Amino acid sequence: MPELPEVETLCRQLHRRIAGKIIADVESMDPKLPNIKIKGQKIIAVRREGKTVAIVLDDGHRILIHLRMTGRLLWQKGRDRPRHSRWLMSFSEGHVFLVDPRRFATVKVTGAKAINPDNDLLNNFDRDAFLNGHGKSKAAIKNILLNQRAIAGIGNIYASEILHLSRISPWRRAADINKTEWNKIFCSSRRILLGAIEKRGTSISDWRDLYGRMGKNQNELLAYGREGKACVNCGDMIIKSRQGGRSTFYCFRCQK
DNA sequence: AGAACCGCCTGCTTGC
DNA sequence: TGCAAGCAGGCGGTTC
Repeated sequence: MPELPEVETLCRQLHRRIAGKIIADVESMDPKLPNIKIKGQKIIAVRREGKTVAIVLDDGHRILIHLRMTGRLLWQKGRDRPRHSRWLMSFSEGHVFLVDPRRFATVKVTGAKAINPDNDLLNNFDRDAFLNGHGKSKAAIKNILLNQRAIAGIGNIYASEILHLSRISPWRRAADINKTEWNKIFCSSRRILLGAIEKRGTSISDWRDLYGRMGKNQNELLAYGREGKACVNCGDMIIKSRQGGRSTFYCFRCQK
């Protein structure tokens, strides 16, 4: 699933590809997605906002694309529609297809006012505000990491990886985590996310970059998807269990 | 406040 | 082989 590193990868590729270009056409192939009447607008920039792709136009509007579970953006020179194409933005040089088998992805246009969230770990993260808001919460740390209003960009795969690297149990209450451990979580988060960006994301099933290539971070995972395999820290077995309706992977022995 | 569940969706895997 | 059930889960919503 596209989380922060995957969306960051896409935004960087998309920015290089379409910034400064003029939109020739926009088309929706799915009644769930809006038919946007935007033509002749110039793309100023493509930026990531949490897990959202924000395409900034020269009139100040932004097109916000959220890929949810199985959404992908694909650049093609030709207009032949890939299977499961749901939405399309065309340029004289080629086309950006939104491909999404499960149709969870969303597209919307918002006004000029850009949101500048202070909860994105890689952009202006306000650690004090985060700890004031969530540091005393009784919720499990994994659920806090997955809460996009608390901290933007982390999804199920990287939450497991971050807690494994931090050696903190996903079941620990936020309120029971001390300052040293919070530091460990913040450091691990940056390390995991930046490392995954370098590898152009984690291609476990659906994820592909703008050019249809797999990422390489699936080879780096130490917790997610490794149930029954040995923990690289202590040799004990990685456990898979259910937390908040999703699977959680962790080491019972070394994640405290 | 927080946990648990649902609906949105479709493709893939599993079990009989 | 075939078909149905189960599973995957981000996010917004409701309920307990």
